[in-house]
Amino acid sequence: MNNQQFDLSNWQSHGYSCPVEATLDIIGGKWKSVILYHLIDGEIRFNELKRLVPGITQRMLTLQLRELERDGIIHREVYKQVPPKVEYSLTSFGETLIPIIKSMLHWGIEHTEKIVQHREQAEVKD
Amino acid sequence: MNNQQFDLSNWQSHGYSCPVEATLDIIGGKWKSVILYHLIDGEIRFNELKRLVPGITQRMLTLQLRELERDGIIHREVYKQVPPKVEYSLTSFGETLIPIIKSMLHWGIEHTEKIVQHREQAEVKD
DNA sequence: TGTCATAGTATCATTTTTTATACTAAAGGA
DNA sequence: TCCTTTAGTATAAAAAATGATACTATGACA
Repeated sequence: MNNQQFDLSNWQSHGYSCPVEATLDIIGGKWKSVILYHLIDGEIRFNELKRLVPGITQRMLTLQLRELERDGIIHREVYKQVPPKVEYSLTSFGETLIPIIKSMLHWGIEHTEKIVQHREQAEVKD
Repeated sequence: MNNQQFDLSNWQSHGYSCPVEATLDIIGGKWKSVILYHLIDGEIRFNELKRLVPGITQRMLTLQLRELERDGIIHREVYKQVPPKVEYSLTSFGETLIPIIKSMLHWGIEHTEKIVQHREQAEVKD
């Protein structure tokens, strides 16, 4: 097998051991990819996102959104209203991540069933 | 924007809120994607992998490999030799993850430079 | 005047992840 | 006999991520 269809000749480490590690620095962690997945469809309000990602706390959602914003992945639009309205959306830079998210989405659709069954098998052996 | 080119009609949650979350359950975390990236090229011995993933400790490498093996993603081949020789490789199921890893690789190659610069900018503002 | 909704923040506790360090077996070679 | 190598394991500690809970501002509305 050969991986050299990828041109790593220009790759400068920047403190990362490989490009995958660098990518993970942006979308790694428990929540970011899921958040980005929901943003593919367009802008979403804070509470709407909270509802779409069950299990996340308000605090974690805020923290992750702040980091994504800091890295230029998402845009935060504040409407001067009461009660407040804040909409999050992908920036055009953030949109470059869509192929990754979609490949994760596809894999999940295709293989989750198998994984779940596999783990149930493993449980029996305990 | 419309995301319905993805057929989620057959998606059963299995305790996951979306397919992306399920995928993350398999390849999430700091090390797994990087390990899988190196395994794309073919089987690798334990110590070789340790060298390819600088920063990982022996313990973490073992833990991550055990989980990937448990989930059917990699195969562990033990050679009866002294000193020991153990080779890790992707299973055919593990190979279904290659598109995800490659998209992460590509993104890293293309955009790491920009991210690093962006963060340096942010530092100045402190 | 009291209540509601939104999008948060603050504080502290807990859990999970990760690290550091030392230790092991077993065969071959000096 | 001692040293080397590989692929680990064991134990404890530290660090990072995550969670629970309470709190806030503001204007509209009853």
